[in-house]
Amino acid sequence: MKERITLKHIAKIFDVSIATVSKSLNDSHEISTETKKKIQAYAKEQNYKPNSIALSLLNKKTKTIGIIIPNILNSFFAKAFVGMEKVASENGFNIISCITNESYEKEVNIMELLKNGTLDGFIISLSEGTQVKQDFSHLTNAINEGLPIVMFDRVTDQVECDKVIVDDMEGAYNATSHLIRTGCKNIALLSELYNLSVGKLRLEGYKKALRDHNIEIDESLIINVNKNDDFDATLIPFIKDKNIDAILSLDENSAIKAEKTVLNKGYNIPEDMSIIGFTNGKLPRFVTPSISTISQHGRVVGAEAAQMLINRLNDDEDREYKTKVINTSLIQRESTKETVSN
Amino acid sequence: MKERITLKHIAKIFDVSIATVSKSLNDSHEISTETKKKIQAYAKEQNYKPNSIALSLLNKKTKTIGIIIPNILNSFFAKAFVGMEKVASENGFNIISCITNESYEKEVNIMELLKNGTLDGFIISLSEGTQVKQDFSHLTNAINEGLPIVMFDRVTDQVECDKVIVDDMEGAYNATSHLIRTGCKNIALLSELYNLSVGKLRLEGYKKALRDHNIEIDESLIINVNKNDDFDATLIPFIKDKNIDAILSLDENSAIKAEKTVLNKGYNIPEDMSIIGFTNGKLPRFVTPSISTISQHGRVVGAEAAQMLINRLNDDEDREYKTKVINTSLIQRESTKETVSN
DNA sequence: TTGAAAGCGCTAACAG
DNA sequence: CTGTTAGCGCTTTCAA
Repeated sequence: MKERITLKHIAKIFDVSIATVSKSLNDSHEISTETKKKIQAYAKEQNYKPNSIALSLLNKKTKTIGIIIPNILNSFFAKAFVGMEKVASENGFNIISCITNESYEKEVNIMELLKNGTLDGFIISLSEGTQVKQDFSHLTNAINEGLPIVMFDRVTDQVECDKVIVDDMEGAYNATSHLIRTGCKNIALLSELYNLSVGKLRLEGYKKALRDHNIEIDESLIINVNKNDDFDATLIPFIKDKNIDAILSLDENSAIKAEKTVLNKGYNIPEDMSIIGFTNGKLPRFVTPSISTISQHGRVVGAEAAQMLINRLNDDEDREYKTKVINTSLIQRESTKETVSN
Repeated sequence: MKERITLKHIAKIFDVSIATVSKSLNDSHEISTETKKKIQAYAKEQNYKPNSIALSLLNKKTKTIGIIIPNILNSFFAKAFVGMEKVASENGFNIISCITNESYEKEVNIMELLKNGTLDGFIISLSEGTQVKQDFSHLTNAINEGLPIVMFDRVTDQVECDKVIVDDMEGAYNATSHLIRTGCKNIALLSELYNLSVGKLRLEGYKKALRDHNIEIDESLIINVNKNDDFDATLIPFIKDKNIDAILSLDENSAIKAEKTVLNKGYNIPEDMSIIGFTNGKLPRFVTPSISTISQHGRVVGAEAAQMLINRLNDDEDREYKTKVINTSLIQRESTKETVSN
């Protein structure tokens, strides 16, 4: 195993000072063309690479951003991650990534750990634990210590920083309106994420759509399920008793599960029951019948978040904090009826 | 924005030397309890954190490993990533991650970029591009420069290093055998990844199972599809002409697509047609009928890979290179028949 | 055109 | 018990 080659090594070879080597490799005009040429040639041949740790120490910049995500198996976050990775890599930034598994403690720990000089800034989507606990001091601390933060998707008003959010309310509003327009009367709302900011916004969008279409809001149609609940057991009674003819699902999984339950009960989709679900992963596309979804454009969200952070890091002046809103798209598939054209 | 606090600051406050502060915070016995106490108290109060960049420079260790993955939207890789993240985090290692998008160039670039002192080692699964090109010098170079590598899943014999692989051959063998035992006669093989090492091993397993059951191998039943091919167009003629009664799909997506095609053609699953697919993501579980899969235990693979790398980094002696094989499991769902019990 | 010296934040060997 | 010094790899004055 070769020793890593340093300026010192090269200096010794040519019997010059380290400074001369440094300047040569940076193509400084202070150095004679001849010296530069031979040193550059040698460095290239030896595959010299400046030690980025030393540079980080010197510049107090690491060109590295921390990405903190609740769960990478969620397709929205996975896509967002891809978007961030792309933008970061295009701008010469590295990514240190971390998965909180929805845990407040893990989120705090990892941020504390990374506030040690390894990073120039953070991109984070809050864990469920944090949104429940409503304690954001680990974030405000980071900002106070000069580490800029960009929050995305799961954000909070209580931290002032750049944000990228999905227009969840619009998404739910459009989906609900579409269901109404296609003739649905009793639209149930199904949610595994009533704990989350995004869950609340989606709920608002649903209610607003009903109101705007003069449909009374029936709170008993709003079904919160826990991840471990027996899905069939909670859902089936509702469908029957309430004469439900459409389901708006606020998360990816419950839409899929709902479809399965509904099919098993012998309903036809979309004739007897329409379904729309949040998050446009592979799942709803490949299921039969395929499920109409609200796309949150994860890649775009991620790319925007990374770009915002990098802009701030590259800028010297303090710019104002911005919140960028990404619009959703309704992707119509087999689980919803066509709008009746008049 | 506060200046980051350093040993120097603290030293000035108490009018002692930097060394004294350093020793105090490391609880050295050289320092009087009194001095230690007051300095420790102050450091804690001020939330002092040692600058890890400085430490990295000093120790020539960064406690950071690079993870290079072809595609995080693939559920096997996502799970492997989760496994690695967990083990790394438990052992106090950070993760710098990178997605190659199956591109050889990106893989080479990112490795060159990261061979600059930021990392202690790599975990990598080869991109498709690399497996096609069969050029591994970026890997051997890294090893020669003292950066250990652990390869997982998509590996090559041409690089000597630690490896974690899935027993792909066994997986395909067991799946094929299961199909045979449940009465299938004409088992088609469907593959989007004939370019990959794992694709080749799975093909071997399929052939071996046929041979062991005295079934003649019909090469025309082996169907290579490209990602952009019209799936129906390639598959449908085969099914009819060849009297196919089972499909073994070497990747997640094509199993799902095959099921859709088959259902559309009016076949009953599993009565007329059995399906088994590689990779046990959410998709095959939630589809109707649910699809039997070969689980590659992504989390385990990832965790093992991380552990191997960390062990090597923590060890001083050079240990031999090992290859760890993770066994697959066949997960039976609705797309396959029960084994006939005699 | 080149080099010496200082410094980024920290530790460790050695003196005092 | 505390401080001085050197050094990790690099850049950047400033002096020669």
